[in-house]
Amino acid sequence: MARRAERPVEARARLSRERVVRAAVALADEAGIESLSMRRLGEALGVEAMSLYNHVANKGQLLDGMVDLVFSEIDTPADDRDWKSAMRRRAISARGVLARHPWAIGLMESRTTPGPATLRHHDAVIGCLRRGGFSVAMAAHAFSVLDSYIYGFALQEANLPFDSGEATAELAQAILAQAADDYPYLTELTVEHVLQPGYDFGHEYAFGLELILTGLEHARDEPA
Amino acid sequence: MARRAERPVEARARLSRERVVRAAVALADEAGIESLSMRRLGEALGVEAMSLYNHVANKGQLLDGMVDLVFSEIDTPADDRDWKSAMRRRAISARGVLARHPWAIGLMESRTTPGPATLRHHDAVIGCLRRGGFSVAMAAHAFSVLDSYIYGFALQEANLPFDSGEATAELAQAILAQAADDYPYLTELTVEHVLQPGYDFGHEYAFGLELILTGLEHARDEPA
DNA sequence: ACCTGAACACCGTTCAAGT
DNA sequence: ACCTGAACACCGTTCAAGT
Repeated sequence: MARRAERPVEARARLSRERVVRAAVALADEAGIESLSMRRLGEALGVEAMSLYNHVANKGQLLDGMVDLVFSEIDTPADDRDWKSAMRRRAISARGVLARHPWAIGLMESRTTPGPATLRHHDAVIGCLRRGGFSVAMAAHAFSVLDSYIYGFALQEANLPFDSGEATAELAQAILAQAADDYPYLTELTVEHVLQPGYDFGHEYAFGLELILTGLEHARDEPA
Repeated sequence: MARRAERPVEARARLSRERVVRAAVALADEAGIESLSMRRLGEALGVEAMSLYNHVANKGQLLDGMVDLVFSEIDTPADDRDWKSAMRRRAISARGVLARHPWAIGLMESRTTPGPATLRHHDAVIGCLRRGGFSVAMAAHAFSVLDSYIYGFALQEANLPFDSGEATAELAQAILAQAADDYPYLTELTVEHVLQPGYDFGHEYAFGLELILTGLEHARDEPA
């Protein structure tokens, strides 16, 4: 009893692969992926770092599990919706999930072994398109362009110098003050668009998404 | 004379920030970004790791410089082309550059301080769109959707389990054998499309690119 | 079956000391 | 002005030893 009270809350439950991966995601969300070490993760779980190796083979496998867990949070397209609504819905869901776990997008480049949740998601997307009347080849095209857009937007959003929503005007102004001459078009766009009240980079998402969905609708009906 | 001969070739020239950054890019290209350490980079340059700190403040600044160097390799839109050709050209150029330096796309998530080459490139892109008849707001939309697509496609390409071009049939077959029941649509797409002779994921790039360019052309002429 | 302490070969970075 | 050796506080991972 007294012994148990000395340990962190998380240590009460038994360790498992899932608990390890979940704790790693929580740690990366809070402190950033660069702060995720086996020692720190052990500490967060009330255990020595070496104990983690009973549940994951190595750090690479842990990272694979984290990416797959993030994927599992994205809405899977349902059977009963038309493909366009379903694709819109999962694209919006994906943006939210990747904004909550911005480190995941940077991890995807180095993690080439997709997990079960990732495969399940991909399968559901392709299935939705096939049932929506897309040929195999056209489903592959649609899958490629939609996923590129979703991940690329998330990458740009994670990449913003200011925090996602409203631009911090001081920062932008400071940058621009020294650079207005060198980058006239960037300056124009920043002053007349980005720094306008109510601007949110996230609003750009809908424009591109609808552009792609409309394009796909035409391509489905009139294959090249 | 004898002394000089004992040192690696690269050490002959004087160290500079540019040489350090270039050597870091070369090392990351050859051995992967995870192999890039200050000690290893020093070794490649025939110098102790600590000498590097005379030219870059820390490793983060080195990574910033590497990303900016990669950006400088992408074709900048020229003045004399119509916007559509110019955007097509720089998109194709960007894919090649990011395929040569696949670690760069994963780095972008954590590097939020754009360098001069990055800013110059962005300025040229926006300028090309403005001169091509896009309003400020529409140029921002176009910029966002094109860059999302370019980076997202590069991210997916870096992410492929097989090496970019042709799929290694054995690997794909092995995966599918165990998973055909769980992922029927993914199986169909893989067998009937990906594993067909001559398939190259890179071919998907043109489809999405033309879809987006066509959509932008309409949006420019009939703003919502 | 699970956890740990000590150890190994690495990291990024500092600082005083050399030239 | 530039480079270095030693040192510090970290890493991921192994292995034999504990329960």
